[in-house]
Amino acid sequence: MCTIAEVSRKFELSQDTLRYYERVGLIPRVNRNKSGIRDYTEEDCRWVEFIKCMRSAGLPVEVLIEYVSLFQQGDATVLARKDLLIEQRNQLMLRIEEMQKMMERMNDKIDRYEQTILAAKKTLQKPEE
Amino acid sequence: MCTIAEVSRKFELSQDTLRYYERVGLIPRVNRNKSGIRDYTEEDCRWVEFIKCMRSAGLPVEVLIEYVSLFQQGDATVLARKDLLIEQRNQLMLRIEEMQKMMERMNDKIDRYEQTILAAKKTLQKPEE
DNA sequence: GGTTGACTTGGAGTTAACTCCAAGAGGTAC
DNA sequence: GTACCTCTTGGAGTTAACTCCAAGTCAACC
Repeated sequence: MCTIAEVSRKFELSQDTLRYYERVGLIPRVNRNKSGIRDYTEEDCRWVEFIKCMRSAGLPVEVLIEYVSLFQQGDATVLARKDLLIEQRNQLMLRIEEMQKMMERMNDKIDRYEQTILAAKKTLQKPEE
Repeated sequence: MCTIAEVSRKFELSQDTLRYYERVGLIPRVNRNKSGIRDYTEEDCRWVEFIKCMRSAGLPVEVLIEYVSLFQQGDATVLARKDLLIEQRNQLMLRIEEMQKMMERMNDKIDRYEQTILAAKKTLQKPEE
């Protein structure tokens, strides 16, 4: 289907990162052609996309390795996978809430800076006051 | 005002982390008493709280060092500080959006797992079907 | 048939952000 | 006055997550 160079371009992950992900088990092993070169299938690409997304949302590599490993063990692990996702979803939720609080705080600070700057400008315009 | 042990307990940051933050300039230098021991003022504590919050929202240490350094240079840097905050606020916003998308995706996945599990249970209950 | 370029591997190196350690000093408790 | 505890410093070590490197293979073009 496609080479590491193509997958790398498509998902904006370095070839090294892709090889690393495969090495540590973050994505299932990719098949090689007769001369030993990686040949990513559609499914491989879906994994790459999924993992990239999960990683950029901040899920630890270790947890994702666990997820992939469960996945490869088949249907018996459906419950465990669901629980893992729920746990991570909850943590994600907490982090989002924390970040939103921080956003508000930064917005307040920015507003206050804005007013300080405005006040300073006025003083400049009407120095007699 | 208070010792490193107290600040450490209050903000749940290790003493090592507090010393590290001070060492690299993440918080302004804390005064020492006559025997060389850190004596955190109220303002020091506010800095610690602020930095802890910023860090847990994911702002890089490097950026925060820059902010503290600007702060210490006085009023002339108000504009630069505001710009720095705006830039970081925007990045934070992007990260939050990305994480929210990921949350939805995880919720979908969890729902699908739930249905799989439900279906499996039904099959168990009525094996004749 | 030799050179080029993209790929392979295992392993070493890097970066950010802590975290730990050794050696030593000050204050208090017996 | 000595044992103990908490603190100090500078510097080394750790962890996660890549990122880079050297040595080698293979197909393709000239």
